[in-house]
Order: sequence, then C-alpha cells, then structure tokens
Amino acid sequence: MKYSKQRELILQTVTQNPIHPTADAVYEQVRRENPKISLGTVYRNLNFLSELGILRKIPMPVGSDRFDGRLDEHYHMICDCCGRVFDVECDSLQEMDRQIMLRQGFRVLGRHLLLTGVCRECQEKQRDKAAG
Amino acid sequence: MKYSKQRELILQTVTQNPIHPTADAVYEQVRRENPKISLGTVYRNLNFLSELGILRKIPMPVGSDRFDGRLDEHYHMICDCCGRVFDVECDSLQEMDRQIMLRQGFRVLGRHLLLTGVCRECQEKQRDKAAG
DNA sequence: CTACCTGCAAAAGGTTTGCATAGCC
DNA sequence: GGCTATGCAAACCTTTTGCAGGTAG
Repeated sequence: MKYSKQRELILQTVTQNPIHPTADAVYEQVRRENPKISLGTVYRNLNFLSELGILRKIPMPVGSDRFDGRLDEHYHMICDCCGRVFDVECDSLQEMDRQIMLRQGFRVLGRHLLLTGVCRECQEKQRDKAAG
Repeated sequence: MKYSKQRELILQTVTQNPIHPTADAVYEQVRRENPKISLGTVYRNLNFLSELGILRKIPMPVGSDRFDGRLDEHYHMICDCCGRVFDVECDSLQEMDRQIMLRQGFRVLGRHLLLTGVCRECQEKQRDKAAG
C-alpha cells in the first residue's frame, strides 16, 4: 500500500470519531482539511481499508452504510428516534455458532447484528415530554 | 385493502417459496402467470405487505433485499459459497435485550441478525473436491 | 362513483468505475 | 520510471415515485 495524505485523513476521521460515520459524513469532515478530495476517493479508501481489516463497514438496513474504527467483536444499535448508532455491550454470539453447527451443519464465519430501538437519552426526552 | 390479482400472486409467491426471494425474483416468477405486471407493482406490494406484517423484509448487507413469508422470530444465514439464504435454528436473542437495557438503558425494539458462512452442502462439495 | 391499484417510465439515492493526471518510492 | 492513488464525471443498481388510466366495492 502506497502512502497518501487522503487515505491518512480518511482513516483518522473514522478511528478518531466514535460516531460510526457514513461515507458522506467522512467526506464532509475530510473536506474541511482537504477541500479538493473527491467522494470517489473516500469510498475507495473506506472499502480498501475495510478489506484490509483496518476498518469495519457496518451495513445498514436503511440509508447509507457506516464505518467503524473499532475492530473487536461487537454489535450496534441504531436509535429510531435520533438516528445515532451506538456500540452495544452484550455477550458474544459465538455460542450461537456452535448451536447452529450442531443443529444444521452450517459453518458461521461472520455476523451482522443490528438492533433498533430507543436510546437512553431519547427515552428520557419522551418521558419529560409526557410529563409536560 | 382492496383486492387485486397482482397482490395475490405476489403474496403467494413469497409465502409458498421458502427461498427468500428478492423483489426481482418475485417479479420474474409472477411474470410467468401475468406477463404484464410491472416491477413497480411488485415493489409496492412487497413493501405494503411488509408494513402490514403479512410479510417480512430481510435487508441484505450486499445486493437486493429479500422477502420472507415466515413471521415468527427467526434469523437467517447467507452462504458465501452458493448465495442461498437459510433460516437459522437458534435461541432467541431476547435475553440479550434485557442485558442491554440493564447495562446501557437502551430499549431494543427490533433485531436484524444475518450470519454469513458456508452451508452444509457447500462444505461437503469443498471436502469432496479436496479429496479429489 | 370514487378510492385504491396498476403499468410505465423517469427519478432518486447510494456506490462504483473508467480515464487521464498526479504523487509516492 | 513505474506503479498506485486521485479527481472528475459518468455509469450502475436497486428502489421509489408521478402520472394517467383501470378496477374493486
């Protein structure tokens, strides 16, 4: 891999922001530093870095995919209310893999888990509003 | 909801085929019976029936979304090798919801779990090929 | 009659790609 | 110098949508 300033900026943007940005959000952020960068370059690098395992792509059921600099096994929840994406703290799903192999003979290699719901802050806002 | 022959065909196609078809696959299938049907109508009906809870949409991380006539809580695995989508037999994830609420205060309302891996048949083919 | 549904085709949204140029090593 | 990466813009793929005409109730 050859060095480029663009790639460095893109990588930094994802790893230093725990907000799970979309490609377009990365583009907007990086553009502040390098206004000439193109969206194509952002996509190419995000995909490239994901393939190398330096980033992770989080496919979203609706809207743009997101990117994550955290590499250890973990999952995500998107808040229906504010749209933010959070890391989820829960037990690994690896026990499930064993169960599936025993029952159906499938070898599980990857897991995409995305939960939807309401984050703590939005629950509080809803509560406050209800209370008047 | 007003009756239409198109909607009936679309619903039948999804409920009578356990293959989790894409919208386009439904379209191709339904077209054999009704060659004049449009892809727009297929999409409109699949979405409409999903909103009513008569079908379920399975968002896919790559490629077209799929549709499922099975309504009880269950998950899916896509085989990296043959591309087919299988139902997965495993324990519910509801215990996870409780854990997340306790640890982070998130209220989980929906779950998208898609596993990737190699199905039993493809494992056997790989084994046969390796054995020569 | 009229509200809902359809076919058609165009548009939208997100992402990828071809090509000529620029930059790293 | 050669190979890789970039910027730009066009193409791509899937899905949605506007509209005019058709159909169920």
